[in-house]
Amino acid sequence: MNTINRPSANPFAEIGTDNIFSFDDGGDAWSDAHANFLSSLSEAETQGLLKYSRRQDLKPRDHLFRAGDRSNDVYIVAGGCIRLFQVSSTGKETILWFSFPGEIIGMAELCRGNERQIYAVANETTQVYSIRRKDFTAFLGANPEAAMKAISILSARVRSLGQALMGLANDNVETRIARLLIRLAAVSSDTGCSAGSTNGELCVKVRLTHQDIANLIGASRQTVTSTLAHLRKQGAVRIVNHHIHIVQPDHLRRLLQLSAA
Amino acid sequence: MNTINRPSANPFAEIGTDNIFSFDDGGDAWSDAHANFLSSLSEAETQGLLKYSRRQDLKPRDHLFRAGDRSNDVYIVAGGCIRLFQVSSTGKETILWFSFPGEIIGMAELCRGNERQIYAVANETTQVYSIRRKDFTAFLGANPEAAMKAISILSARVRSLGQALMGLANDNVETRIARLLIRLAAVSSDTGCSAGSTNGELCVKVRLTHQDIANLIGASRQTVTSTLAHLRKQGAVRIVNHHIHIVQPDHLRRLLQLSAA
DNA sequence: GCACCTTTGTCGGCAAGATGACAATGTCAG
DNA sequence: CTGACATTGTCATCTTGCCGACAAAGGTGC
Repeated sequence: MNTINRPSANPFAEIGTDNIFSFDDGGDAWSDAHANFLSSLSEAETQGLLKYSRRQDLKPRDHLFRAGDRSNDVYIVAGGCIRLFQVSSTGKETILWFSFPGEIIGMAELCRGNERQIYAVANETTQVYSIRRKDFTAFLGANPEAAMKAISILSARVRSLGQALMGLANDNVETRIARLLIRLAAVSSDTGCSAGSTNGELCVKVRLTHQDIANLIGASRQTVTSTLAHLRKQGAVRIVNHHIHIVQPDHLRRLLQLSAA
Repeated sequence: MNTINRPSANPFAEIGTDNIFSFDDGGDAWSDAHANFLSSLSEAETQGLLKYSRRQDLKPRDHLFRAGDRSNDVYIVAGGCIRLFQVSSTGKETILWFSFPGEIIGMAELCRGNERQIYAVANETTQVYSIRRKDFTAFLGANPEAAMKAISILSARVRSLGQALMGLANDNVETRIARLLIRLAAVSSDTGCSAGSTNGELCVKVRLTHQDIANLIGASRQTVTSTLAHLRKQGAVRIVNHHIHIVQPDHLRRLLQLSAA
């Protein structure tokens, strides 16, 4: 599926790694939903997409698009991290997921030819390549393999959201946090962390405030703070340079086993 | 998008109506997610699919497939109603959605080439047409328009689940029930109900126990019973022949306006 | 008609977590 | 360095909705 060694002239060359891991924590759809769209394409297909793309650099908190926008581009993340979220009428954010290098975003609004339903904001310094809607649909039409890949990624997101729904309905906050950290560690860690990734310690390489976590799992900020403190006292996680390390992955996995979803 | 009048020799002829309504209650993704896959295809495309299909009749509670199954068919609902749900390790069901005539199901497991992740059970007497995975993927490869339609439907389901997630995180039970009823009335009502659909009364033509509703919105059975009783006392809904009628749609819509998502 | 099982209705007790308020600490621009 | 702002930590209070239990209907098969 990957293992394609692209020439360095390829602007996507830095996106070589594939977000599919041997330890996928129960075969859930989370990893699949973050499948690397680009690395799954052949060299010819990649070139076909390439010639229409325009690069875009984003500083942290820059908006890629907002709900209500009419820009119907499709984006591919080249570096950094994009946060996708919805906002309720009372102003509460619900973060749907983060998109990492190689992932494709904006497909959902493709066919509706309509307003964006969600917000996409750079979570850190981020580079994306944007492709116009008509170019992208033409590309899919001409490349059935790529279209199937797109269907595959959307399917995985459907499954992933379904599981999130089940977790929200059945699990308590501690379990939801445990699942989130395990999953984020899986999709965000491929280079590893400078600080000791010695023993089986996992690194969650995403800038996350407690409020962010609350918006991800549907809880209040205070509950997240105290639950995280609890996990810290138990030695399950620790804070390293402003991000979370999972000291005892098995401790968190045990929570998932015990609880519902 | 529809208005295609098929010859009666066409076994799908009964699926003529399109589940897209003028009143789509806030332009949400729910209606799109239930888009009629068949009626969006051209006559030639429909024939292309047809020749591979096999008919299957289901009695209420018959399983179409279960989590863990390896049967990788794709199904198109011809009549009746299929309930799609997940089961947690503690046995709690979470109903994801219902599929009505014309809708396509089983796409999510297409590309993974893998086990079913969810359960599909007939909610009433139901007829489906099944298409083998390789035939369906071949069909999509040969019909870019159909592939785009598939992408469109999956996109709508992603948005729909995202909204469900937001509702579960932000709304109380009464609001979640209100939203559910409004949406089910929209996707399930095209023939109308025998009993008086006189004034703007809407009919929810789905067999639903309180437990089902609880599984749909992530609440307990008891809470659903009492909340529904409350709505009944207010005159917002009433029970007609074992199914729910929305007497005052505006009453429910007001709840949605007031609350969060 | 009768027995059985499913569904609905109702209640009190209880726990998880939301809310609001505030202090301490960290971060960053100027 | 310093002030403004964002983030974390902690607490007491209050509400929602879950749980367990049980009774009353309703539906179905024999």
